[in-house]
Amino acid sequence: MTGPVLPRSGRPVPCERCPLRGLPFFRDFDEGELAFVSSFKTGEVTAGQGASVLQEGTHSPHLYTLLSGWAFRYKMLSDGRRQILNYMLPGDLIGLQGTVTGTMEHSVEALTPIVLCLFERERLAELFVNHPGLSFDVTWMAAREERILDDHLLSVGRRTALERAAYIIAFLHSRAMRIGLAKNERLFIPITQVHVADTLGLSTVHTNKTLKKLSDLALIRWHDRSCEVLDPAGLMDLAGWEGEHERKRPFV
Amino acid sequence: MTGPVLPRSGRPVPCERCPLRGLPFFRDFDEGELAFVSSFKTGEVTAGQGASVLQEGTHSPHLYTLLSGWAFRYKMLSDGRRQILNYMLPGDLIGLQGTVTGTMEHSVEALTPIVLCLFERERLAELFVNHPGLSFDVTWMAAREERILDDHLLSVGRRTALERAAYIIAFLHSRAMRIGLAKNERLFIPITQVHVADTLGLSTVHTNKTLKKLSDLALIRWHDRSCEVLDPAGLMDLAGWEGEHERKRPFV
DNA sequence: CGTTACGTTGAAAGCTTTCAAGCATCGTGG
DNA sequence: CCACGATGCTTGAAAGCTTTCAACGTAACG
Repeated sequence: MTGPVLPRSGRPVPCERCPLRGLPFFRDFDEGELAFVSSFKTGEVTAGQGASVLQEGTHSPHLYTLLSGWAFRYKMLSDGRRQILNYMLPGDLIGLQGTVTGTMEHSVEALTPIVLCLFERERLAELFVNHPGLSFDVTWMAAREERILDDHLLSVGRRTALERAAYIIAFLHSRAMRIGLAKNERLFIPITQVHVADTLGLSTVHTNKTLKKLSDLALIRWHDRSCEVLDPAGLMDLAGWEGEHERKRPFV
Repeated sequence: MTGPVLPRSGRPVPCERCPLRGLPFFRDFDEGELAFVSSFKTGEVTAGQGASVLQEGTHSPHLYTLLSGWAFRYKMLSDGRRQILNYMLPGDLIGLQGTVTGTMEHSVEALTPIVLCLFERERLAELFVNHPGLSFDVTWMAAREERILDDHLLSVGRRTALERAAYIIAFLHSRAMRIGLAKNERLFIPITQVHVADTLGLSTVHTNKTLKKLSDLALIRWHDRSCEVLDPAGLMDLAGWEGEHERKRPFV
């Protein structure tokens, strides 16, 4: 059983001119690595807002990298209860777990229109054999995801509703800022309150009341389908979250 | 700031005769790999029950593999609230995250007396350069941890208290059985109710009442400092958990 | 203009935590 | 040998947090 089929994008961006490569915290590739990644990338696909990119239980022959837009991954229980596990922003690797397990154990959905770089999973072995630097990068990214999940688990398990809400918004703000997603200094996170609820393990009703408190504290402002962050430091403070101590990161 | 210093074990087990290597689901090494791992391992350390192995915020120059015993890793909020993130059983890699971040972002504590194989983190680069197979294994293990965390997050976020309790016990049972930890067919998981509470994100009082329900359902029996699993299938069923679809796994 | 998706509210019901004790076991020092 | 403190497990009851139920408002869309 294979997952959703997504439309190919017209003219893919060549890796040499990847817009992400210029960002300050991505590490530089040497020529061999760049050449390999270039040939590893077999195309681009797009998905509209709300489109399903990968589906739990299916097998996908591809590995993706998010080139632009926002997405999230989640798992569901048989009766429909949903837990959002993490969010994906440009530069993030999508679908690595599938290489390990065979079938996907979670689903991925687009939060905005997105563009994905497409890689053939089969050639991942080649990457490990010929490019230790890139192999390490892949491991690095897996370990980073693990660290993020640790934080989320701490949050859902031990923080109060208000702290959790502050945490997740501060977290998304921090990630988005790092890759320069703020348009003219204001950042709008493209999520609905249902997403927040399913991330925090709360009901939508209670999430709504909790977010209202954050608004009353002038930490955020809620717009239609998006959250504007007014006071990131205040959110971190309320959540008791130190932020990510992340250094120069790799990407594929 | 470095972490705890643990006593060295008298006579380390040579990797060639590692007792774990024989277990059915660990993959075989080729000669080169075995030789490398052998030289990569610089010793063994032990820790008693309740001893701290790694500490959040410190920097450890080592990478470990758990040779025997049980351990768990956790994070704490500044006011002492603790969240257990996952458990470690023989064969598990400990401390990989530190390689990526520099400092540990979580702590590790022994649940029983344990023995750890010691590796020099510095030589990990060598592993990536010369042993693509082992590099892939490391990535595999990171991805596996990620998958487990996904499951835990789903559990803490969206399952009821009773389902959560059933899930975590079924999960630990499944992992322990796979590596043959059941003494004469009965498995005793060496945890206290406080551990269960801190894993599930519940108070100890409520955890106690929830575990009592599982006992009343004849799914488990609680002993002093340990949980005996009576009906693993019943637990999985109650939790709505499919179990791990894990195939032959690597180890370092 | 009806429908759908998203956000908002109030109130009751229900689940969890907190508070307060109490019991048993175990290792230690007197 | 026994008292005592520490650890771990139990319980009952009140307080508090969250969910559920039920509506309602608005904006976007076909």
